[in-house]
Amino acid sequence: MLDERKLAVLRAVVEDYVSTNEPVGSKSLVDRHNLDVSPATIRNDMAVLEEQGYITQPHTSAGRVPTDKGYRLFVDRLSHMKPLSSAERRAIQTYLAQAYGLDDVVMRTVRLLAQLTRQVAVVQYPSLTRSVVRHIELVRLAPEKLLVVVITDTGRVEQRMVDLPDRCEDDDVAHLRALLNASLDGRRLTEAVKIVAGLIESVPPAGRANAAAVFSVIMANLAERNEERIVFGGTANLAAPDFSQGLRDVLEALEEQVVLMRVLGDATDESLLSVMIGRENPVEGLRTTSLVSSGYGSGGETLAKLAVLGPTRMDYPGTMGAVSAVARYVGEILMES
Amino acid sequence: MLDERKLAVLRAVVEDYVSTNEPVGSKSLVDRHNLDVSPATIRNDMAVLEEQGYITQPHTSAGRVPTDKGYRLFVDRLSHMKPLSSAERRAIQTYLAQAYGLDDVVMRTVRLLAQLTRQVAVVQYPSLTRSVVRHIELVRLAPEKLLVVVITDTGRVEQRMVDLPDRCEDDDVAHLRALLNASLDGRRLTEAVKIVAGLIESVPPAGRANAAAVFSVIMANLAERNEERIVFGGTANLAAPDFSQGLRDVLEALEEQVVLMRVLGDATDESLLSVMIGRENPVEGLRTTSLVSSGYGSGGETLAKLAVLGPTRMDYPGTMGAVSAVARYVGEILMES
DNA sequence: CTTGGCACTCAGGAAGCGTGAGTGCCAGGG
DNA sequence: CCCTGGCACTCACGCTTCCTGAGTGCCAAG
Repeated sequence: MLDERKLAVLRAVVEDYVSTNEPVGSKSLVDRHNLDVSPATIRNDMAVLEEQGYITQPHTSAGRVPTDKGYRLFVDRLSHMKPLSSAERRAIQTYLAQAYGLDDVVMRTVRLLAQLTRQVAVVQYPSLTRSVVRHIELVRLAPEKLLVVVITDTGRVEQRMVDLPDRCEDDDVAHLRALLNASLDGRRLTEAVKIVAGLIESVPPAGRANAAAVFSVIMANLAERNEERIVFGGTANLAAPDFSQGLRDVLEALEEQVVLMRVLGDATDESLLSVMIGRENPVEGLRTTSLVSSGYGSGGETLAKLAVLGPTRMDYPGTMGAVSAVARYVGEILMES
Repeated sequence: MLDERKLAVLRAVVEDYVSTNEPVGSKSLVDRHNLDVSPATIRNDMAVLEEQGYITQPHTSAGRVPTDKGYRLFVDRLSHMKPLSSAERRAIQTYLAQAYGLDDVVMRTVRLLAQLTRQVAVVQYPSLTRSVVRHIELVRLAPEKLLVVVITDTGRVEQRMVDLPDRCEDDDVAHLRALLNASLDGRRLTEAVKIVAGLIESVPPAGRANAAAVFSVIMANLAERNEERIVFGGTANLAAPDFSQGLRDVLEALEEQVVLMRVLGDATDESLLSVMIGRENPVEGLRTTSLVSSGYGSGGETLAKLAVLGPTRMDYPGTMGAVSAVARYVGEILMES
């Protein structure tokens, strides 16, 4: 249906439009790319491409602009991820390697992505669901108050206060701690939650009320609110002069964790790179933007996702390269720590 | 120098300009406020106010707009903090009370401030410097790897990985833990850092290399990077149609932690409310904005600051009321937990 | 000191115009 | 059959021009 040259024309239109941000006409196309045909020929091709919905003209007698469908074809068949330069790779590695603690890793990742792509970066905290318990710590802050700290293999540390029904002594706490660690160490959180449920049996009756309080906190909070946190940055890049339209909607969507979750969730959940273009996006306010996302994680597992958000008119190959590289390095870092 | 009526005029100009975002003229002034004089009289007053630098006209034959100096006078002498309605107060309290953990308190505070004021909210994490150590936990993750967790009275939990020079056993860790807690519990972090420095003496020579590694982490990371974290939100409110100018600068400043720190630091460091208007701001990109900030903390102590950032043309009384109320409630919540 | 009157200024919108980039179509040529 | 050059056509954008009205400063009288 679309011969070689028409595809080349589409590719050229996308590339030119992305770099100039102006509708591209037949003449400038033949000039800038070495298509060995005349503008008139290109015009015919463009007419076909328009008929099929890949490009459109903002008004009669203006050049053409890619549609979402056009970008989609471009991404799927006409472009390849552009790998980062080795200098960039090294910079990423060293910058991430300096991080201490999960918070810092996530923060640095956001900055990195935002700077590399000059767009908005979105990073989800590693999911607790798939993490493995490394240690559980109970700290007695007061006779009736404990702090529960759960440390996972991805370096994530979750903490919750628990108000106890009864007073407790250090000894009680030590026993409970030992019990928890013996039972849960090395287990996935998903499993751990189930195990905890059955654990109350092994607690001497005297301490059951307190233990129950602790257990319920572990189960409820850790299991349920698990992949909630999302961090973003680079919003200054949204203030590019062309993009003022709809900026408010985009910022609103970004600040709404729930919305972001939904968007990331809709992105195909393989660990592969995924691109969501314009109106493909489920969220109203993001209909003028594209999202390039990827899972990341240590080993074979996808722990969470990260993404870059920008105008549909973005440099897809470059962005994809950056997202994919960063995702890989973050995974590596998490594995080490 | 400025008689009663001129001050009233200035107040009226500020109020009208804030609510309409348009230069205000003499006629509309007499209409909207019941000044019992003619427009001509007001014009004379305005001429004086302009001569003194309190208001200015964007161009000949336009109304007047307050200058930074005008806002300053307004804030200092012509307006009073507008207290929140009791419904709002209750809403704040219940919303904050639902928070668990420091992260959540901070996050909720940001949202609250942003929504109440319809502007950008900035909240600094409680300073570690003034916090008191509640507990130190060492977790042995591997023979040569420890996790150090420091829990402070404000609920802040700091964690760092430590790579040890030598292998260690659970017993060694237990000893070290006991030593640290015995020496540091209840101390301020500032003191604690000094105490740790002298503590190496009390460690048996065999374990000194490891202990030194742990101590240096505690000292270096906790003492130095103490008030670093700042969170903000409500950036969508910046996208108000009038404010597009300079938006990029503002977003950039917000994303630069260091810059934010500096701004908050320059705000007078009493626990009182402080207002920084337009060009008073030390940061270049924030010269078109005002910052209403307040310290917050539990007991008499200021642990950190929070603030609201908006266009100089903001509702100062309302913003001040919101900031001050939120600061108080956050302090209370922190004290409880 | 206040007031009404009056001449003046000037931003911003409406209207008109010209230009040029870009198009669609067509007829002729490889 | 596809490519090409030619040609008439369209229309956004930038320019100028004009007009209007809100708002001013000044002055002389109350």
